[in-house]
Amino acid sequence: MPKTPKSPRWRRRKAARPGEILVAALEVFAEKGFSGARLDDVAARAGVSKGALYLYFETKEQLFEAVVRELATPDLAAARAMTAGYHGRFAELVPLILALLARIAASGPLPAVAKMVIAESRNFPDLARDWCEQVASQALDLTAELIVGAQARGEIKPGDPQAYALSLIGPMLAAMVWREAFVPVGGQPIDLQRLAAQHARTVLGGMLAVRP
Amino acid sequence: MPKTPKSPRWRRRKAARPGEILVAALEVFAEKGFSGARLDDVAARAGVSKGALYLYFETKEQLFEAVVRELATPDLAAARAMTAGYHGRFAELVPLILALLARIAASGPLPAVAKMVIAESRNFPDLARDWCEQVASQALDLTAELIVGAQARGEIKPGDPQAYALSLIGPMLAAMVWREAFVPVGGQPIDLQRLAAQHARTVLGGMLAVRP
Amino acid sequence: MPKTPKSPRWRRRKAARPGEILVAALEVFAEKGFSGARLDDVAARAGVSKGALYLYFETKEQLFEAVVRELATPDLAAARAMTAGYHGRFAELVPLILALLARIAASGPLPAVAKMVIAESRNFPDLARDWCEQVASQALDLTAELIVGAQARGEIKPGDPQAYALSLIGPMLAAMVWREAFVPVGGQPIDLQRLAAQHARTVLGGMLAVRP
Amino acid sequence: MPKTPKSPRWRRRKAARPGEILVAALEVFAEKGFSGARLDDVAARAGVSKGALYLYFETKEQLFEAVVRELATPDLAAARAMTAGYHGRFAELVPLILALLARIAASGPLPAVAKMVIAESRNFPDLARDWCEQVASQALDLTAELIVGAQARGEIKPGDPQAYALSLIGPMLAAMVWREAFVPVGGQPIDLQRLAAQHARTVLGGMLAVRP
DNA sequence: CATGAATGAGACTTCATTCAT
DNA sequence: GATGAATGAAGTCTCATTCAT
Repeated sequence: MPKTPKSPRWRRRKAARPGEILVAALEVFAEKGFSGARLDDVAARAGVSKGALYLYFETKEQLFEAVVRELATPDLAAARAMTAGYHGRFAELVPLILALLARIAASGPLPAVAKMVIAESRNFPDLARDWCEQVASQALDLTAELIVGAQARGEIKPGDPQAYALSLIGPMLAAMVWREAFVPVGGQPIDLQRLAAQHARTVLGGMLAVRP
Repeated sequence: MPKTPKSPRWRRRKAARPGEILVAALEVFAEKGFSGARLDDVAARAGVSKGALYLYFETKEQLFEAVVRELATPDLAAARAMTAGYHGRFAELVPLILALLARIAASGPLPAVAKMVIAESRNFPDLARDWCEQVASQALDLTAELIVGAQARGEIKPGDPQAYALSLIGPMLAAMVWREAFVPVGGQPIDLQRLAAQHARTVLGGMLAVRP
Repeated sequence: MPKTPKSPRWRRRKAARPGEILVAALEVFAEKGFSGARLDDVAARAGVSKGALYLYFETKEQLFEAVVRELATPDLAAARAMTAGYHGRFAELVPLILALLARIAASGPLPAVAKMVIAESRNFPDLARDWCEQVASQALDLTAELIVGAQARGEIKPGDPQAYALSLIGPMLAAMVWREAFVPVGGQPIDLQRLAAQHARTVLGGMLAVRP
Repeated sequence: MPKTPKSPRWRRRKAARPGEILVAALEVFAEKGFSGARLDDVAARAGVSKGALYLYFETKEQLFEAVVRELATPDLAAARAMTAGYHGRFAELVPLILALLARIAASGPLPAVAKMVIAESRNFPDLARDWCEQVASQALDLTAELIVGAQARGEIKPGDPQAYALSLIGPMLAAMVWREAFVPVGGQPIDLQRLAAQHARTVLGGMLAVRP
């Protein structure tokens, strides 16, 4: 009896493997933390054998670092793209930014990655530093730059741009954490889009130099 | 078969021990996470033997839960005391609240505990639920109640009190996380008191019904 | 306020302590085996502190040995007393002996001690040897001597006295084990006295030289 | 972090491993008892690493139970086979049965398993119950049934079949225990075949309805 | 004498990593 | 490449033993 040739969908997608492993690893790391995660679980969720993990990643640590480094950057690029080409008024940009943050918080892997980075910042200081510099600080600086520009144009009041930036995005971050940590255990869900809209009005009311 | 004892091995300090162990455990858990923490380290930092931990806590899990449950509540009581007896105007209370948050964020164990609870929320759902209900939700509700009262007195604009509460304290929480996770690895320090002051002005500017 | 003098029943019965400990230890060792027994349990059941055990016994091993050596010998003395002064016919003695065995099996500590000695014979070879020589072999030899005497008087058939002795008491021992190990977990109880009576008839039927 | 491996660490023998482990475990458990046995020893005697035990058995308890459940049943099957197809006279069957018991006692793992079950009956009540029902009670009932049949044919005297069964096999069991526990520490060896032969004569003499 | 908090060696168990197949 | 049986270091937890009180 001749072997039935495998159907096309079974063709080994070698190139796809590392990505599938990363996704599986993100889920497990996000759920259990770095030390609590078992590579058995990662392998099972990725649909590969335990040994196969070592074909793509040298150690558990490197797998963790790869998860963090490769699964969170796209989001930031979107934000940068949005603001880079923007030349309208700050008051009109802010709601867009907060709505984007709300979408990111609600959908992408970034909240889970952020949680992991924060939780393991003492165990992976290099990773935390990189993430801080390449994600967190960039996001903050991006916002601060917008504020500096708006201040230069007289749109918003004087004040520390970094602090303004935190006033802007802090509530969204807090809501993101709430969603990540507490909603799964019964915490009251937060409507991120409504929060984004109201917070945009609130914070703009305090920042704008002139009553609109 | 213990070896030849060389010095007085212990002084009886039964009453003091559990607290010392909890403090040591907080440090280790906050640094390593639950799974990454080694009871050896906890014991060493508490100045007791490994076995002694088990005189006071039945398992590592229970020790972790005790750390969370016993080392974070006092802070909330202070906040409640501040607001309970307050009858002045909302605009004057907000800077006080944010300054209190800044102090809590800078000194007490609460930021570390919060980080742990969030990081382990999937591994300790009961703990996360309790902490959410007894600390996080209470803090949010306390703020929301103040806002409802102020709205009733016409001091601040209509709007969802929960969302207003997040607008108020979200930036402080974000800064708390920043301080906990990123400053130790080289992130730019944030002056919490300055942030509190500026954010109070900013957010009040957007919330108050009448320009002061 | 003067101390109320303790009532007489609280007077320390120093002399009684070791015995109480032995009884408690027998219960715990019989239930859990040597390694499985915890000295905490022994102390609790004896109503003394853990440290007090070490005032009377140097180690767990020695406590175990003391339990075996001190709680099983009296029974044998009774058997010896019964047979030593006996000058009647063997056929009349056998039912008495078996009934005595049945009583011992049903009441005294001997079955529990025997179980322990057998179970730990590899861990306590000296103890097993002593018990074998001073209890088991003596009981067997005592019986064998009676048989030799009876054979000399022509009461019973020729044959190996040791084997006859086992034919006599083996079923009682088996029933003793059954009672000790299986009845507590739902095994069908055995009426030892009935067994003793029937077995006496059976075995005498096969041993007696002349039909009675 | 395993060190530099020096030689082929294993040959794939998945199918054979569990059996080898069970045999090794029987030896160690029989020698030390359940609590006293160290899995290190089991692993060493089986020629595997400690961790490998957990590929086949989840806990020490389950390993112990597997030892008991898998290493003693074959013997009973042999006894049943012998008696099932037998249609001769009871007097001729008894010596065969006792000789079989003697062989089992002298060779197979049953005496060791029995000792373990009895010793740990309080710690493993479920195991003791199962073994009692599936081995001990079956053996006793098997014998009792033969006796009932023989009584129906008038071959042996009236009397409780259970008690007769104990009269038959009790001495062999006692000798089995003796052999297991006391011979290794210097107890006088018992010739099981001689005992079986003489006991067969003795007990038949007391049971048979008619003098042969 | 008596207590019981404390110790620490050692047990069971887990799991990252390796490597014959 | 891919697998998964095997390893063994390391962790949690236990408990016989000690000794300040």
